[in-house]
Amino acid sequence: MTKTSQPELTPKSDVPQVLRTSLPSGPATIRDVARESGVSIGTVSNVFNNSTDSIRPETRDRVVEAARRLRYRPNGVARGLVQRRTQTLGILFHAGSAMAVSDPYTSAILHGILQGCVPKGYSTLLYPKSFSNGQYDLNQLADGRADGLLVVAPGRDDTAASALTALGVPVVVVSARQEPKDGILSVDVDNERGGYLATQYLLSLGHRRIAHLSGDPRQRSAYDREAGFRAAMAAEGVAVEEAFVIPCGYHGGEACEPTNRLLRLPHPPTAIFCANDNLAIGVLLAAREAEVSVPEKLSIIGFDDAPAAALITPPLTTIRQPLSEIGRRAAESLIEKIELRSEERKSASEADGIAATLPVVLDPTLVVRGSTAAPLSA
Amino acid sequence: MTKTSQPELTPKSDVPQVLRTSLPSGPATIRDVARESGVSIGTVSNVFNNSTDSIRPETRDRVVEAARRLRYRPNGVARGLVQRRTQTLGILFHAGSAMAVSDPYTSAILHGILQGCVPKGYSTLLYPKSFSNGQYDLNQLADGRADGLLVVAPGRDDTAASALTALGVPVVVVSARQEPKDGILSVDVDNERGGYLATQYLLSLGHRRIAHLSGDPRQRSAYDREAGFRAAMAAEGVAVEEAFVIPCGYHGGEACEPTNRLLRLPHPPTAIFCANDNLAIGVLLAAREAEVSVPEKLSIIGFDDAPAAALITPPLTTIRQPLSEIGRRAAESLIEKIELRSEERKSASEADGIAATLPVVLDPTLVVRGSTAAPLSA
DNA sequence: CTTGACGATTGAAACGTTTCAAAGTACAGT
DNA sequence: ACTGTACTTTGAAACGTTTCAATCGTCAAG
Repeated sequence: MTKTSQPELTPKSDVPQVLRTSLPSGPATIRDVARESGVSIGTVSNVFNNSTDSIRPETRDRVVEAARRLRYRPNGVARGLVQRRTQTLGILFHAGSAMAVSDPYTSAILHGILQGCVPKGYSTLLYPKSFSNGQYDLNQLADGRADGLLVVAPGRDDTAASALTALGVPVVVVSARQEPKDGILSVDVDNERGGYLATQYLLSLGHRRIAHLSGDPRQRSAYDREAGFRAAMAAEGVAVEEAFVIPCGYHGGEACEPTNRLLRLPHPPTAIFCANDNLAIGVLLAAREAEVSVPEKLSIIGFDDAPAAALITPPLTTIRQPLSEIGRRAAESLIEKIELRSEERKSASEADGIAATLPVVLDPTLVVRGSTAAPLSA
Repeated sequence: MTKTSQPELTPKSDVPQVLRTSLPSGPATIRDVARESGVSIGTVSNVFNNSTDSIRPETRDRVVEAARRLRYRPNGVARGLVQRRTQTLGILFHAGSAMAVSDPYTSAILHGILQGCVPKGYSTLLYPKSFSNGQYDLNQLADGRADGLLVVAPGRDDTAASALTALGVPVVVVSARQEPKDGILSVDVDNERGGYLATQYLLSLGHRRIAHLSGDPRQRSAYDREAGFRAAMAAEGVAVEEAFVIPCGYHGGEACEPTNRLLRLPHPPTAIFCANDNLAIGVLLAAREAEVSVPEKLSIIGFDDAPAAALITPPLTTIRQPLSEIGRRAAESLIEKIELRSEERKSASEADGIAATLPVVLDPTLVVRGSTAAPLSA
């Protein structure tokens, strides 16, 4: 480090040029652009990001031009490392053989999530629970490649959301209500109200012998929908025939056997409220098979308003969930949470107490189509 | 830089300890684990990755234990930076209002992609083309956060795949055939053969007045399916009535008006081959509206075998595309390409000539259901 | 006692950015 | 000529890993 008193006409030339022999080794880096345009690395960085910093127009042009020549594109990974932010949301979802992204339910939520992410400039990283064993690797989920996680439709015993939260990763649960005390934000439809609406509608048509095929007992939604069913029955003073309440799941195949059983009963139900559209379609198919006409002899109502519901004959009366709104709201909430937290980090406020968090609960709506009618006997 | 000749008994203590005051600032790093377990950073790294390096069992235990205590999880972003690999595939796909991830077509492909990625330990980054303007930002796509890109169903004028390739990013095109000379690998169904199969089947039923609603002219698949249609007609020596070949698109709504037009013709077609199931369903609905019975007075055949095809009444005869296999094969090919390239990098072989690349073309299959029958007149 | 060899560990140099205090520069005001 | 101010630019320190040449012990062989 000897200071030369002579004016440095070629100030760069005494810097050891060994650093980089400009081999075409991989994409150009910010360093290449800096050298090419004769400015410092920091300036190049400012040109690309810091619209607040003032840069001489001529300098800016020179840098931009050099970047263009070198086909420079900023490396997002490096940026992510220094900023400790990747502008990415992780999505943890079921991907077994039955429930996958190709499932209309999951994909509608995903669509909503995307709608929430894209406008805010966030990308989306998919974490399908392993196809084979349904497992996930917490370390991978929380490895810093996503700024936060959306946990889609976790079962009641699924610990992912709380484990992630404990690790300090922002989390929002999508499509499964959390208790306020858990301190985990969730966005879901009001399942109980949905069950209530469906049942109330059947009652209003005059049905009294109403069956319920309930959903996957591992999901809280199944309980809530059943609770809505029971509440509506009770409100109308109609006793629930326990043999009519059959635990199933959310897959269409699970509806067949119970339907046959119900239809063969001496006093079969005149209507069936199914915990989702898959089941309802299963019932429809089974009824068709058994030559029980729908809706004349049997009314069927589903839940979800899946695309197929409108297409099948007769078109299915159902409870619509605003799935893509659920996804969108969840994504927006998570982004808000992430950005709020990174604000907090700059200031030193350390009050991250696990405050009670109210779940966001969206309204379901009744969609009347052709699979429901007044009972014959009425 | 003065050399001390005294033996350094406490070599660590003269290093400025200002570096890190072990504030609980964020997640533990590899450095914390190293300090906690009294080994060097390199050793910790070896414990977690380098199963080939030899580590004393006792040391390993100590490190693992410290990591557990500190809740250490390796930072994937930092790892990605140094390895220049993220084990992630990017997926570029349409996300307009009509074609979205909730579209059964897109989501089936996505499902296949996931099936290809998960077993190889790859994650998946979603790049929906902007909801508003269908645009994408090349710089973002190629910012190093994905090791390669899957371009789903690009239009014929879509330059993303070639632009990305020019940038040195491994690319595989999914569901749109590329010419061998472009040097871009693609995986798609044999659309021409599909069109041929559909038409041949209608011909075999005795139909002669066959219409074709063709797909989105921006997609090559639309041309190929139409070519198959024409080839089958020609093979049977049946002249194509040009008024029966109507350019539409891939959305169901586009089928309604053309169908009505066709049905009002003095000599209407007895069968319609639709470029996809959306159109076929549109035709079905329009025919139902016009009280033209299917399949008695009009046979309809679709393309895709979307989930709704089997559900609608009458169930749709269609050409099945192995969508999830397409996705899976594409993902596997891309991963292979990526890993092959990073092998090459270690050795110095620089022979990355743009060799002609044969597209992978999968077989479609005819699925006969209820929407087709022999024509009445026959 | 010396040498080699081998297994285990270390230390420092990347990886490509952002960030920010500090230094430069130019120019108007005195 | 001197000072203050506003605008630009710089330089170096992170960010949290992996990688790999070099070092350190230890022990068997000579």
